[in-house]
Amino acid sequence: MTKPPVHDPRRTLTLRDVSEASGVSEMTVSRVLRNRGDVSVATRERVLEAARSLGYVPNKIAGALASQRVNLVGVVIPSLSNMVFPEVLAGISETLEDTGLQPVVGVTNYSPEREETVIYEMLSWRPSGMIVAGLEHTEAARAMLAQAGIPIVEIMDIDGEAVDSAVGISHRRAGRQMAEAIIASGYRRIAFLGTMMPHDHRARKRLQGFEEALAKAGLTLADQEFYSGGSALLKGREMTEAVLKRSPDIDFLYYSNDMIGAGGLLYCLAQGIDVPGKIGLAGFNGVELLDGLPRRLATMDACRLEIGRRAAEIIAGKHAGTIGGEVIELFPTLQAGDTIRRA
Amino acid sequence: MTKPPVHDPRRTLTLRDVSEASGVSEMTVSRVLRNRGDVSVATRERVLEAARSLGYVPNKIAGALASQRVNLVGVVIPSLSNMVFPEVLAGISETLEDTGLQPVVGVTNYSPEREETVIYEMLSWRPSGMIVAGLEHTEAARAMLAQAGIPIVEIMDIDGEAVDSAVGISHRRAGRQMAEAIIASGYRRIAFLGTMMPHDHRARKRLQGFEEALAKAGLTLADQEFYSGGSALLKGREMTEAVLKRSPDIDFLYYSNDMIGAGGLLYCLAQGIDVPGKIGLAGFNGVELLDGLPRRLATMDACRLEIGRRAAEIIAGKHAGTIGGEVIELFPTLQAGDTIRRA
DNA sequence: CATACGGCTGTTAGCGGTAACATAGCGCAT
DNA sequence: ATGCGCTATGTTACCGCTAACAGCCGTATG
Repeated sequence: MTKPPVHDPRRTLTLRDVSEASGVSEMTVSRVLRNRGDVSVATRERVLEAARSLGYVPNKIAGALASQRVNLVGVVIPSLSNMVFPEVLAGISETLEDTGLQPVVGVTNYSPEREETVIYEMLSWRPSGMIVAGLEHTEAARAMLAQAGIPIVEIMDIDGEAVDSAVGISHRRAGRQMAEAIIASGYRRIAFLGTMMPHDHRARKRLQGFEEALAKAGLTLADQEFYSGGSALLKGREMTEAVLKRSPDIDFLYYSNDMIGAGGLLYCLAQGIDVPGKIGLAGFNGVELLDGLPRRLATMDACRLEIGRRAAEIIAGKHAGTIGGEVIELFPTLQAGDTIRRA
Repeated sequence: MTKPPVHDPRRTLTLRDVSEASGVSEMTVSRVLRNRGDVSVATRERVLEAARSLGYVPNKIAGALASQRVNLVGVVIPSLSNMVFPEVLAGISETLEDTGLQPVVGVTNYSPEREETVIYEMLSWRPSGMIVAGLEHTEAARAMLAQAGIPIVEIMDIDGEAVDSAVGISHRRAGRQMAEAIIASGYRRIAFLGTMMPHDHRARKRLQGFEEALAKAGLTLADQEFYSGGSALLKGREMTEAVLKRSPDIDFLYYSNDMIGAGGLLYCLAQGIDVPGKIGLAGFNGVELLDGLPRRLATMDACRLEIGRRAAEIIAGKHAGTIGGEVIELFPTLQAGDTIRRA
């Protein structure tokens, strides 16, 4: 019923306004609003009422400066548009939720320079921790992270040297594993289709591992095709067509991600090609999308949710006793789906 | 060659450290690092060199408190997992890039309470502006936004009352428009398939507009089906099967988003159903994914990139002369694709 | 009755920068 | 020589909040 005593909107509200409105010191107001220290019930009520009716929103900038504590965790990822990082983020948010920590996302578009800038900007807010995708950074970025004096977790990949902690899978091993499964199923003329991204180190490492395993079996890639930009599903379709026209004797297509793999699968089905009889297919990531396809594409899930969770746990200090520097390797499972012949 | 004089890593670096290392006052260092005010070239060089070799990263918390200026823009969206918001974000980032402003994303999962919390948290960092998806918020959230004294832009939707500015499309009109096109093509037994999300107000408004237009033509929805959770593509497939089994005489399926529409399309094609002859299909959003499908699903693009750009322009103050309170309506275009009969 | 103690509240001194103003040196017209 | 205007730099006073400590009061204790 009482009209809220809207304050002069020109001036920004401070603790002092609340303190005056409730007749106690600023310090007591601060204590009430942070639930810290002893305050009598009566005072607490009065302060909360005053704060609410004024519409007071605390100034975390001042608070952070005074307390030298910031409840922010920087998360630096290359992209938001491919379903993999949103899921990592979900794992992070979920785990951070009940720690009072809040993730702040920065996107680099796979550019090392952009990454350096984003990291610099984030560190300038003095976050409580940083989660950064990948192990490859500019020298300056590594130095900044190392000097920051906060927990750093590099995620997704463990094939390399971490600044501090790392949580991820071995992409090299993942590529190797997939190659072994393919070879075991009897395929021999194998092609690779991927993105043209010199900075997608994880895709590169998968391909490396893949080729290593082929070599061990006395094989080499029969063909390869790369793309950049555009609708991944469409590109998968187009690249598949191009490769099959160019190398009609191909019997397996290994895609660097599920989306282009799905495009390829749709193409093959539309062409009436016998999958997995005449041609086998496999992707990477284990995205949910695949469940809706007419046939289940072989893939390997990248433990995205789990990576996010573990990284967040490290930042939140849930691994008590350790002092950073831990490397957690996760192991993706191969889902054979319906696009690889049963061995 | 010179080993970088790594500072005592226990203490955090401040302007004073740089000032001592370069023999000038803190103020001069501050000026150099912000490129503000006149500093001689020699001094600037010396300061930059000192800052670099120390690995100094400015403390924006202190800077923001002192200058009462924060280069952050809060962006509050319901989800990251459906491709639509990442694209809005892309538009925002792109436009903000050369303004010195930086977007900070918060996700609400379509929960009004969560949204309120996220808005509160963001405002407590005193951002320069806020971009919030949708027009429906808790009363407290609206009040906070209104009192914040910064530009607020509500995006995606304009069917309702904005706190300050708004950029979006009329979802009611979009639904109406699609219904009209469907009716004009001769379809009469029309079903709706959508998500079970009481808080997805935009989907609700589209359905409202859709039904209005049906009513005007003397029609009503012949059937409807809702889902929640899981792979949208798969759900689209399953719901389509369910609806077609239940109501075999249906001749059009209107989906609340492209992903379930794509699932439906794949199902129909797999069943050998004549699309768009026997059954027509349409979705909503105009996502890139559709380009890779065997047939192009009819849809309406939601102007996502443009919405992000315009919202960012308002925040960045590029609409000089106006003092907030502007509402920008964008007009989505209907892309008939190959799943509606040519009238 | 003095003493100790715990609950509650207030005071003081920064946190690390920046705005605003003050100052020092210099070239140059008068 | 004088004084003006300009550039380059320094000084002072906060920004809004919190850590640390100090004080007050009532009650339990010896």
